[in-house]
Amino acid sequence: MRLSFTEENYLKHILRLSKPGHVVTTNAIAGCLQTKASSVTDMLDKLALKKLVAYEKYKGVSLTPLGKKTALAIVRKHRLWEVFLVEKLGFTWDKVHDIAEQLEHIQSDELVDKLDIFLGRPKFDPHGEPIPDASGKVKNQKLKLLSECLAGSTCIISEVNDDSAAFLRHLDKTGLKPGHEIKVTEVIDYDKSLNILVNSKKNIFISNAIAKNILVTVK
Amino acid sequence: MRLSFTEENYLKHILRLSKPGHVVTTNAIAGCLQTKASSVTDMLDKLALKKLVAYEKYKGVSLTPLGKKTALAIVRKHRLWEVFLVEKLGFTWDKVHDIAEQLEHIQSDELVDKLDIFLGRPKFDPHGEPIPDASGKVKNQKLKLLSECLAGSTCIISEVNDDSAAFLRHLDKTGLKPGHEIKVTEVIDYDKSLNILVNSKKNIFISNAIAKNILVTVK
DNA sequence: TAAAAATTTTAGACTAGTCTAAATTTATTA
DNA sequence: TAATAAATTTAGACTAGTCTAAAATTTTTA
Repeated sequence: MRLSFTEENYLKHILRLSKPGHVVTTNAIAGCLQTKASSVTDMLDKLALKKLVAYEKYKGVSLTPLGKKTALAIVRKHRLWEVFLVEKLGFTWDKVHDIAEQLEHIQSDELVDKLDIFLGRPKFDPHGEPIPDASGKVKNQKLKLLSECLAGSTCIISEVNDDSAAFLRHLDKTGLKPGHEIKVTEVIDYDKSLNILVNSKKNIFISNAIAKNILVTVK
Repeated sequence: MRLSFTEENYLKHILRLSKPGHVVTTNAIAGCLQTKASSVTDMLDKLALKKLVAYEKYKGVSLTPLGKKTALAIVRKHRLWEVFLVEKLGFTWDKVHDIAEQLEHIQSDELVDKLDIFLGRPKFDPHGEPIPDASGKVKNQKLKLLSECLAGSTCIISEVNDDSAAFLRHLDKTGLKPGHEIKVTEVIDYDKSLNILVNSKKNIFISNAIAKNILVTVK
């Protein structure tokens, strides 16, 4: 089934907003797609007609198996292109998102296969997020929010929850990157901000707002 | 100036149809864009408003310097991506056109620069066509149609005038590729078909229709 | 050079995707 | 649980790009 650029974007964002046992709301989609709720309603009708989502008026929406497969294929392309941009072209990991947003819509199964092989079948993208395989399977890491780690615990930065250029730039400036080790030295009770030790040498302070967008694997 | 996918395609095709001292006709554009003349008229009005083309009703259209620069940037991207697809991903040269048609519209100057460097700043694409440099300059080869070569002359296949998958596949099957040497052994007067000797070893026969789509450099 | 043919443009309509404003439904709370 | 607030949908309109059919212009040809 050939989908438009826009339809693909809706599916991708619905997948991103999906949580097991929950439906996705119209407003949530409107929020992350920077559009109006009424536009979302229109598109959900269309996607439901194509059997890509299960949509019940006023209740919410969820992906059908077909919709999920389609969305995962887009995520796969997005993350493979990010690897290409960073590993092959020398982009820094905070600058690839917008370009990958465009590249993910290029239509060619053969291209995706060959790109995957060229890159050495990577399992994670430069932000630490797992790359779905050709059949849509995703490696399931047990990830935790940095904001939920207790004082004294040690962990590795794995991925981020906010892909905005602003957030990624901020992280880069602060010196935080996927793969870095973090030891939580103190949790400030009042505002849940953190003092952390990065790679056993740099001591920095981060707000709860930042910590809530950083996903880690506990050692 | 941000242009739509469609506007970029119009510019690219107008460039391809442009010949020094001639304007491009509405029908010619409609023909190669697979659209109707009335749609072309509408778009020409729009491109003229943006100062990308000089358009006179009923007369024809030509690119302004700005329009030409924009079109050359698209051609540059198209041909760089074709090099990538063939050299890095292992596509055969007859299969890359459709994918490059999509990739050429990805918006990012930094991406084009980095891709150019990654590929070693190639001067020609896999079909032998010159790649405009970042400022829009194109290497000017003196090219000639194979159909215009006289019996006894020798030349090198440089590029093709028809990028359709069908034509490229046919060439590949016949064993004709950019870079191959051709000696015209005989020109059949009746239908202008040719007997040619490829790389001093293989004797083949080609119709005038084919020869008119092959561009060569004379030795 | 006037009539016929071909080309091009205009007029009006259609689809995809979006919007605002109003109406409807669901959730909250007093 | 009835009133209010929040979320969602509907109705109608707008833009980009396309189309068909008719009108206008240019080119060809007899």
